[in-house]
Order: sequence, then C-alpha cells, then structure tokens
Amino acid sequence: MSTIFSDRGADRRRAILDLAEQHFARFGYHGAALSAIAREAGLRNPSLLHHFPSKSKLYLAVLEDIATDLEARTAAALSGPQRPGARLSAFIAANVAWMRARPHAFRVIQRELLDNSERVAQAQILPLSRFVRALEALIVEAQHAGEVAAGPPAAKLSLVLGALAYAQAVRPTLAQMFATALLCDETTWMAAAVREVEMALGLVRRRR
Amino acid sequence: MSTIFSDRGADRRRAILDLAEQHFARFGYHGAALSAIAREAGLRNPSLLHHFPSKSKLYLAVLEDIATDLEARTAAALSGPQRPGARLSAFIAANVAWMRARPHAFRVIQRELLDNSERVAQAQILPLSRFVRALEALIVEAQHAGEVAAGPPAAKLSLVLGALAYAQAVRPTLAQMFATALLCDETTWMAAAVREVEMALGLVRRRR
DNA sequence: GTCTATAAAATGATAGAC
DNA sequence: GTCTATCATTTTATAGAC
Repeated sequence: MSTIFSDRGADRRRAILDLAEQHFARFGYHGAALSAIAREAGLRNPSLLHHFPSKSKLYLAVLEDIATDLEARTAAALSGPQRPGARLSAFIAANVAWMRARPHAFRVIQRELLDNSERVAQAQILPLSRFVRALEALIVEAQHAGEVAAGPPAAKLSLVLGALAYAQAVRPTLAQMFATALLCDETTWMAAAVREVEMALGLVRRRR
Repeated sequence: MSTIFSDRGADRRRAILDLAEQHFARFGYHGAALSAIAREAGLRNPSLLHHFPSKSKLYLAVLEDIATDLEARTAAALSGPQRPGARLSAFIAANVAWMRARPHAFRVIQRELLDNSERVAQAQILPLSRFVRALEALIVEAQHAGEVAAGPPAAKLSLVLGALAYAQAVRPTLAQMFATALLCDETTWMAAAVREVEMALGLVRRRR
C-alpha cells in the first residue's frame, strides 16, 4: 500500500502515461510498442503491464487523461468573460493554447478521430463530448446575442475545430511549401488562423 | 511481356492498389497487413510481393495514385469558369466531390498528414504539392479581383482545407452527438460546410 | 505469376521467482 | 513492483519449385 502524499506508484503511473502519449502520438496505436515505452520509463515489458494490464487499457487511460485535461482547460477559460462573443473567443484561445501546450495529446486526439470515430461518436470518452457540447452552446449563445452570424451551429462548430486543428497539424507542411514569414513563427501563424476563424464567425470585422 | 491493351498484369496491380488503399485507410500503415490485402485479392502473401516488392513501396504507390487523382479531378474543374471567384468555388466543389467519391483515399491522405508530415512537407508526393499550390494561386487571384477578403493566403488556404476535411471526417461523430436533420444527410451536411467556408472567404454574402 | 515452405524478427501477454 | 524466462502469434520478406 502507498500513502496519498508523494506516492511513488502514482508517479510511475504518471510517467508511463506521458511516455505512452508520446508514442501513440508519433506512431499511432498499432505502431507504438509497449517494450519501447517500458524501456524509456526504465522498466521491462512485464513491469509496465503490471501498472496497465493491457495495451488497449493503457491507450484508453491516455485518452481519458487527455480529454479530461482539454475539457478542464477550456472550461476554465469561461470563468472570466461575460459577453457571449468574448466567451467564445476565450474558448477558442484556450483551445489553441492547449494544442500548443500539449502537441502530443493533440495528435493523439486527431488520430483517434480517424482510427476510431465510432468510439468518439459513442462518446465513450465523456470529457471530449462535453468539450464539443460546450463549444456548441457558446456558438448558439453568441448567435442569440447577435455577435455571430446566423447559420447551423453544428456547421460552424465543425469549421472552428477543423480550421484550428488543421492549422496546427499542417504547419510544418505548409512551411515547407511556402516559405513565408507568417509560417516561420508558430505563435504568429496560429494567431492568423484564429483571426480567420473569428472573421468566419463574424466575431471580428472584415478588412476592406 | 504483356501487351498494352487489356493487360491482365495491370488489372491485378490495379486491384491490389484499390484493396491496399482500403486497408491503409481503415487500419493505418502499421495496422494494415499484407496478408489480409493479398487474401482479399485472391492471392498469397508472396504473390502480392511479386507485384509490389515491399510494404513501403506498396504504400507509396497508393499515395502517388491518390495524389495524382486528386490533382487531376480538381484541375479539371478549372477548365470551365472564368471569373476568379467562380474558379475558386469550382475547385472547392471538386475537392468535396472527390472526398465523397473516394472516402478511403481521403482517409489515407488525412492519416499521412499525421503519420508522416515530413514526407508530405518534402513534397515527395509531387501531385499533392501541386494541388495545394493551385488552391493558393486561386485564392490570390480572387483576392486581386476583390472577390475574396484580404489577409494571408496561406491562412485562408489552411482554413478551407481544414474546415472541409474536418467536416467530412467528423460527420459520424457529430451525427451521434447532435441528432439534427442537417447531419443525417451527407450531401446537405457537406453543402452547409462549403457554404460556411465560402462565407468565411467572403465569396457569398452573409445572412443578416 | 503463383504457389509452398520457411526464415527472422517483433509483439502483446503470462508464469513465477525475488 | 520488478525482474527473467518464455509463449503464442503475427508480420514482412525470401528461396525455390512449378
């Protein structure tokens, strides 16, 4: 048994989760190898399987961990602003900040969308579902306040998430193709992406 | 040796390519198994490797095949319209039509973006690079004609591709979360996505 | 071109000592 | 909790007969 404070077992669990997240992000579910994750954690294969009884359980734990964090970080951003438009902007900013703070986690989620849309669809990862619903509520709210253009909320939600995710994921590729100053700096690039999204929503005025 | 007309060898090659595309789309590079592809083609493992000497070569062939098709289909859409805005719309429509006509191919490309952004970035798949450059040229062209709002073309390009790809990829997930009529029918849904994108570009007037 | 047989390596997982 | 040893399976790829 271990105490609650400074729990070595929990620390190791945490370390394995972080390493697993990295490997699943880089190689995908099938491409990631338990032995490699274990080795980097300073363990052998069976020791890792002592903490997480199977590869799929480990993967699900990583997914839960990521989704919970994403939901918490974006929900926290809503505590400040009051006006619907500002709340929506804050949510978007928090989403982008999260993508940049945890690039591996972001990549795992993107993969999951392709690998296992059924699992996401059935919302077996509840926090992720709550994240999406929160964004939809914000869009509807801002539309009622006249701060976002009319139109189906689901379509707008898809545009927001798609444009932001793509901007983040595809930056290295575009940087190679177009050597513009915009793409050189990640901060500037993602700010431009956010600006385009907010213009699309009608949150900011269009340049003439 | 085989003749150019009605070449049985080429037919088999084609069949393998199509099946491989399906498997890579569903399971990813690591998840796809040569034996499974061979079996569905009515062959054994070594016979498949007679046509494509290794798994990675087969994968590259699939990628080349996909990228070439995408470039051809979107480039063909430009032969009709003259005005920059109409040309951009035609390109977008062709892109969406292609995604729906070849869902497996679309999924392979999305995976490739995550798995191997280096390969895409280095434009080892030349047709894909030409596709992206064509879209950028159209955006610049439409901006000069005053039909698309000002702003960095790369950012607008990323928004267009990201929003459309996401709409297509994530539809099953959103359909599960929000049971709206919009999401029930793929045609209606993708039309809504296109409309949002064109509104974002300024190609169509915003509803008030 | 297709097959059988087989190699060579890696993987996820279990048994059981300490 | 971590280890060694091992299993069972799967995977890509080769050798060589037909």
